Amino acid sequence: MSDVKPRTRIQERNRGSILEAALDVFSQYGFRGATLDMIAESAGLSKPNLLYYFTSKEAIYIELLETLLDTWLDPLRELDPEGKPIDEIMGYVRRKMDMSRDYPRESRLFANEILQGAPRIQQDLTGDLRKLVDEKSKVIRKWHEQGKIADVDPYHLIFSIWALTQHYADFDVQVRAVLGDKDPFPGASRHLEQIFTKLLTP
Amino acid sequence: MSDVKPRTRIQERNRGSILEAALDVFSQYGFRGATLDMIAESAGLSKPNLLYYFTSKEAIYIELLETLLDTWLDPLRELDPEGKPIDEIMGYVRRKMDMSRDYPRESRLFANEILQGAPRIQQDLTGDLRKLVDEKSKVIRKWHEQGKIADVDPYHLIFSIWALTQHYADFDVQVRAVLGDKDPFPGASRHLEQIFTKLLTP
DNA sequence: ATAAATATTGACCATTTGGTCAATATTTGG
DNA sequence: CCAAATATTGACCAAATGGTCAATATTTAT
Repeated sequence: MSDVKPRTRIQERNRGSILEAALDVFSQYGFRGATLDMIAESAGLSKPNLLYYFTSKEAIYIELLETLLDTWLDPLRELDPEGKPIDEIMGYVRRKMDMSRDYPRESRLFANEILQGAPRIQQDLTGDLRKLVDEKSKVIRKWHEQGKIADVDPYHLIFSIWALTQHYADFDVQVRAVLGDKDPFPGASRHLEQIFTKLLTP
Repeated sequence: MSDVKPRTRIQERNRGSILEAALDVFSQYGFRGATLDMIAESAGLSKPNLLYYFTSKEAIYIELLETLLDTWLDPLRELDPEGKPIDEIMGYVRRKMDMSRDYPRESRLFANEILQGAPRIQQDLTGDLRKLVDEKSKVIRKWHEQGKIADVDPYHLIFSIWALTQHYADFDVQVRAVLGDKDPFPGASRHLEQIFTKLLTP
């Protein structure tokens, strides 16, 4: 079963630059709009060389998505049923906001895939993602029943955390066009803090 | 100056089907990912015939974007400085939510353009859009100074309205994957009502 | 040092794509 | 009804694109 060949140093490095370059390109143009030439150019490798490390354009994209989806859900996984309810939810908001600030390309890649109808991750959405959200929603509902937080629809609460945090990554150019180029994130964080504190306080 | 040739009935109809088809295709795949063949197929016209009505792929896209941006901002334009502050803002939220429900493709087209760095509408963003947002932000700020609404950053308030409403159009497949196929909009509307009421009430 | 394993590439291919154009068909106004 | 205006299309083109492959270069382990 374990026929996983160990990677050489060169493989490690080159697969790394390819995925890095692919993230740049795919997150901007989506799967169909991206080309192998763009990725090769950005990675500093020849096109045939790309295809020495990955079997196809789609293989690169899939690999990116798979690793992404997992790390993307981590902040929600950390939400601790035993913690203090409002702190836990605010912590989740903060972690998601940090991801938008620090990994905007990943956010955009994901947004692109969803916009296109999620043809390559639909089953992850109805599988892992849904399961996790169901589970955490139960926790949130229980917190409300215990009177620890206000009466909020847990699903839409989670959606609104996604929407508000990812907006600052996905619509970055728009936000900056409006605010003139000063960093939007400090203000954004304060605003989300305010929204969710008011929303959740019973 | 007025060399605008009146359109024949056939032109009216065919330009219409082309723009309709293009909206379908561009909103899903973005500018680069869409092809004239897809649009032609969806419009029920031959490719050369498309190019009889529009000079290029880009011309179709531009025309879509231009008309879109205008109608997209209408709900904000309607925000009346003389109205009752909370009602006015809640009315804006509702109008935006209706647009997400009734015109999801338009929302996705816009999202796609922004994700790609807004190469074709950057100047509209720093121009008309920014001007409008600046103006309405002043109104909102004044409302706060008059003690009519809570202390909220007007810019981030507007961003959060965009983020929360458009999320239900742009991330529709994700929302439905989580909720199982029941209509998300009634719950979403109630949730936004709750969020913004709590946020704005002084 | 050398042979085997790994990495790289130029040249090439079939398909897709945006766009052109001359020829043909259809509609319209008098 | 008929000529002028409008609409439609098949055939075509050059460039872009995803991918292949045999030949060559480089690295690695002994």
